[in-house]
Amino acid sequence: MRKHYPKNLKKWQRFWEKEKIYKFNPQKKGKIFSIDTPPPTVSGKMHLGHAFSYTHLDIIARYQRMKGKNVFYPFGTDDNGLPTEKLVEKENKVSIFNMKRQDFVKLCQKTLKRIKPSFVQDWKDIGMSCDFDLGYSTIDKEVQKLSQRFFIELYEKKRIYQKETPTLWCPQCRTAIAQADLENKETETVFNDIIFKLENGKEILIATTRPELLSSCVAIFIHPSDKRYKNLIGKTAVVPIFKQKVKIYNDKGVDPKKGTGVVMCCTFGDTTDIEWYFVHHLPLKISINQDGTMTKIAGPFQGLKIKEARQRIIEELKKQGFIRSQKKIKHFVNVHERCNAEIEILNTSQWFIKYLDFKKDFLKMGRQIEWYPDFMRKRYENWVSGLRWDWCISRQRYFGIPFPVWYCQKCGEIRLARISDLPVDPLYSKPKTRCSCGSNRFIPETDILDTWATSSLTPKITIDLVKDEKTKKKLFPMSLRPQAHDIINFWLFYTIARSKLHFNKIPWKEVTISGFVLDPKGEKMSKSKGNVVAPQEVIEKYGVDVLRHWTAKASLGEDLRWNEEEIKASKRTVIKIWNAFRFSFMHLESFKKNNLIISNLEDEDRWILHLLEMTIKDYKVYFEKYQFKKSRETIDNFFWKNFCDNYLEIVKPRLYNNDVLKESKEAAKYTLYLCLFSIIKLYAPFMPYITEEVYQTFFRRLEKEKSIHLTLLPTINRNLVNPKIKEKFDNVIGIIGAIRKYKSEKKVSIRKEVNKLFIKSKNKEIKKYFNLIKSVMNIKSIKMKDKNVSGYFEVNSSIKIKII
RNA sequence: GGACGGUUAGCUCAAUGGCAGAGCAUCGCGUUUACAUCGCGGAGGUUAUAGGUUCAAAUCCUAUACCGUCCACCA
Repeated sequence: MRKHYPKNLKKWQRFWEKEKIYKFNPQKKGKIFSIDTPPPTVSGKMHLGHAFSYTHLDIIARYQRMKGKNVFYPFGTDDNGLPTEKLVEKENKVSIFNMKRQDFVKLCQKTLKRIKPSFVQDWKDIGMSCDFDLGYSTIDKEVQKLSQRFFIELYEKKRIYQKETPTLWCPQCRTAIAQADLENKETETVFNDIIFKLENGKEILIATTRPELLSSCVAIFIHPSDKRYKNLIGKTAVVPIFKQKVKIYNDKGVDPKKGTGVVMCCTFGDTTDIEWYFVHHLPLKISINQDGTMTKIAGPFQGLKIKEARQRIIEELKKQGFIRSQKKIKHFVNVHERCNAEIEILNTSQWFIKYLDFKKDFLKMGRQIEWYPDFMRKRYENWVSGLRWDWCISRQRYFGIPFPVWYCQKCGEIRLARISDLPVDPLYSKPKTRCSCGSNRFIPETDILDTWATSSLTPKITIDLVKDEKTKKKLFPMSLRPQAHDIINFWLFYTIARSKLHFNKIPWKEVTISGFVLDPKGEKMSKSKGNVVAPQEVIEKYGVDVLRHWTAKASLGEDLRWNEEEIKASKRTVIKIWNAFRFSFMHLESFKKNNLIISNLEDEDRWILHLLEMTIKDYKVYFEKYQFKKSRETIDNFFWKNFCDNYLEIVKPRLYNNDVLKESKEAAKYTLYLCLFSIIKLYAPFMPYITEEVYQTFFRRLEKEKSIHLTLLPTINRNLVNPKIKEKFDNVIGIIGAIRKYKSEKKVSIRKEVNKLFIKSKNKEIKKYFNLIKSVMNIKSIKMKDKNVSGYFEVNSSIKIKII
């Protein structure tokens, strides 16, 4: 038998794939457990955060499978839209703005083809037990078809509209974005007090961080009850440099304490400007282009980038004496989460999904779903309550799912593709019939769909991979949506929103949210900080099972700090498993599985089997609430403390000694087998590789399933639950512990023979275990004592011992 | 400014009103026929602070402080 811990465990991955161990079989009996697996965005490599949250998910999936559920567990990748484009630009060192659309799209496809296989392999390597045959990519033809069909459906339901309106805009990526794509960034900037002159020559001061927007200034606002400026309402002021005349209005939206209490309104600096623009029917003056340069109305500053223009305009203001004072401040600005560029609000024509009127329904649906942990629901509610924009789904980019839309060149009417023609790319195809105006010339829509507009359909995408209609119905709503907390506002919310819009049903019954992996100081891991730990290296150094066992140190919703000492502890557990099984099976070589004869069991067998039953019970109770951290603790504790440290030590004399009755020896072996098989099963969701190795090496000849991962978790055997034995036997464990302590304090070896042991206790039942204690602790004679003798060790309140 | 989570041993975390525990680290001991990647043992606590409820509070209530996350503010 191999002595050393087996190294080549990766072979089991091939075994599972070849034998289709994780294949979803619609015909299989048992309740279906369907999982809306997150499709990772294809990037260079899987990072540790992925390994962490996907392992959590996989632990749950494996538990459900071993409980006998028919697990529907697909695996897809998200590979279109802005994130993919950014990756392709970086990988190939190109810019989308210097390339032809066609060439860029081809490059995207080529790059994906190159990097995707090894990217997906990372997921297989962490032991994901998905049915990889239920695979998809969000750019697949079938998915395009579905996404476009759903677009048309919503359009026909009047849930989609196109509108020219102030839109969140990323000048770096040169596209519209959605509210969810925003992030906050603290930046240092200069607050400028700028002098505006009134027509009567008087001056007012306006504080602004964005003087480059002066040419867009269309009005000035003050608070109606601000006494300082009361007489200014209705007057006209002149904008410095650009000299346009603007009216002074009052509005309660002004905060008199901020800046000078006088605000300029530009189209558009922020969301308040949009509000004022509509409420006060202000003119539109656009000074920023879609590429982040200044427009014609910026006059001499035309063509400059925003920040350059700001600098130059400040200089000019100073020169002309319009700046009273300046101070540096730190404030938060909205940036695009994909590129960190400060966003603008531009008036553009975009496609929107109308859903703000459904806020209450979204909240209601959130309450119909079970959240693990429950408090994550609050984050969702917080986000839904704060929604202010309809969902902008159009992106002015190249690589993604096209809108199935054309416009009539003559009358401008919108023409949608026919469902039967999907998927279409309007750039390369045309409507088959004329427009109602008679024209047959059409202009294609060139925008692409927001990537979330497709990934929010994963429940439908994955269920459609199954062909059998009866099964499909059983799969929806899905059982579980697992994900990390960073995309509650994105993927989770959008999926609920789409489910409301299309099906008016919750998409899943339960949601589990994992946290993040942090560096040892508790900070986020990032390349720029240089504190990134690569999961591939961890796996290389310690093994997958170790990484997986470690990730279960965190509960759902909790962050976990990277700690190599803890990884080493998990490594020890894996090695301990191997050694414990190797040792045990030395004594089980000729073991045959007959019926267990309970009357043959010794008390130590009954004791460990009782503890085993309790372990199985607790393990399952915790898992049912997705508290796999506690399930892990439960099995770890049973395995190390009860089984290895105590039971194996206690049972050794019986296994080695040939004088022992045959029945007793058989009972010991049976107990061993029962414990071992249970232990390996309880560990299997956490450590799929080593448990498979152990199963194939030791159990396969006696068990019928071809993989440990096809076995069922042990069920409670009531005949083995025996609290009375536990009570009695805890005294034995206590006495053994006291003798160990004695030997440790006397600085002698545990094996060293003890001459005499006196036990003082009213409980005479302990006598029954004298022989056991003798053989385990190497003691010559044990006697009960009634008289008080000095120098006793107290084992517990009822037992004292003295060793001579 | 709003919402949420947290603060317990050196570190990471348990303990759902009833004797504050575990793993790691530390220290001491031990060649014990599965495992030195091991075993046994010791030390280590005013449970963030201040009040309150209770026979009893880490746990419930109130307030404060600090840490973290999300959102809002962006003149």
